[in-house]
Amino acid sequence: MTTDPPGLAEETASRLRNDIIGGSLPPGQRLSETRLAADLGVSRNTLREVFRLLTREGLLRHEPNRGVFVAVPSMATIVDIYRVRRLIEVPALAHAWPRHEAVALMRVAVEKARAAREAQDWRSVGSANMEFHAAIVALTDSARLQVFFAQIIAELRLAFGLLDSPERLHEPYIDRNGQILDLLAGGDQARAAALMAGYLDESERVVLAAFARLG
Amino acid sequence: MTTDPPGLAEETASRLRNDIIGGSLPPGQRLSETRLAADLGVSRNTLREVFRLLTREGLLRHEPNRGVFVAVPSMATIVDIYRVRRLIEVPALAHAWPRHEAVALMRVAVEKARAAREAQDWRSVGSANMEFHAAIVALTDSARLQVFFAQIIAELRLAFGLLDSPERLHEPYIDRNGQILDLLAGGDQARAAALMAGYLDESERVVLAAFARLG
DNA sequence: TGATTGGTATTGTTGAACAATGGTAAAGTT
DNA sequence: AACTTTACCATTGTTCAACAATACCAATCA
Repeated sequence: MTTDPPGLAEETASRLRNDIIGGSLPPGQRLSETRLAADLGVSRNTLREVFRLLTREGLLRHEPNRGVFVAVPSMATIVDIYRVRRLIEVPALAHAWPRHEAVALMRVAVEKARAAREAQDWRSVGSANMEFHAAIVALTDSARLQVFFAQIIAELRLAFGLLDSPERLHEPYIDRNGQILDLLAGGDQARAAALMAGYLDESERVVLAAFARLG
Repeated sequence: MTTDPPGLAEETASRLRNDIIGGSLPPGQRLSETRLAADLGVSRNTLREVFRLLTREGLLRHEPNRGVFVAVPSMATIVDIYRVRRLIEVPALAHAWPRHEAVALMRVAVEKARAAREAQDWRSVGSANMEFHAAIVALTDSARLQVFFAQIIAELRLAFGLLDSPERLHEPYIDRNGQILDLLAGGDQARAAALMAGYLDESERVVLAAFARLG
């Protein structure tokens, strides 16, 4: 089962997604169909298909007859995202099988994050942290949940892009991820889940505070 | 916050979605771009945007260079869907505020289901039951979760379309929905959640058994 | 100053075109 | 007869050009 040929639309969507999450296209930015199509080297029709994709993922906002804009996360967005994360991630850990193959993915993510910390590469630390949480959702063995969660993660990273001081945002959680991993691998799912719940509460507080400081 | 003018693509997507869920387009059916575009009275380009929409929702399957087909639910699909439902609906009830406005929606859904039972209209009973579960998810106050769950529901209804004997599929749950509603409204979230968990387990068993009988 | 009007750029949608791909049936081969 | 090859044909993937409808903006007028 080799991966299908991506198709120009999907490929372009990936490219644009990275531009958005990477911050090269700031939230609120208007995306002109003709100009962006030219820049990306695709036709307007194809770009419109891409727009539908990313709009549904929550990365773009579409205003009829006015155009598409890079979504601007609000505090309501943050609150909603963390609500979803709590609802999904905590039970995922609580009911996890400690020898599930996704545990290996969690371990890889933790190690990536620690290596990136050595290099003071906070953006990569953020990526690795997100990978860790995606691995937690993989514990559920639900394809649909994993796809949904990937979207949530993309939206959250978009929000993080608005904030500065990425160190304060990511560094404190690297070792906590390690603790959660150790607890789960050791068979103590309950405590792993509890730790995650506290983790999410604190992270939400920090992010909301940073948002409030932006006005 | 009034609803945006739907746009031809969204409108067409709705129409096609109903055709799929309503069974007029059977699972596995191939959808020719040119012919369907003519039937629906839209251009091929617009129809392709619709296809992207519904593919992402899980109602269509896209095979590169071969076309799009109405998705054929498998037992794996059913298992995954019920996994998601358990993970979302049970905690939604467990943590619900008994005077949440969505409780009224739950009540409306139960009454609709009972009225449809009077009329022996089992398709409508199914719709009302799904409305009930959507209302439960609304208890979470999470916009993202509600959108996600709507997709899950659509996929499940597609699967139900494959099965006959809609009475056995829906009738037993009408009054249980009523009990869950009463428990929640009475402030006993824990027992409401427990009842829902059993409900989902049994429903999954019934659906899987019906599927197995199809081969 | 504030409202009206008109021009202009952009989106929404269509239709046509062509290359690339996949399926099919006819032709040829063993 | 059964199998492979080939040639054809319908369909998808993608682009381009066109036009109506809409929204933005600036100039005009009360």
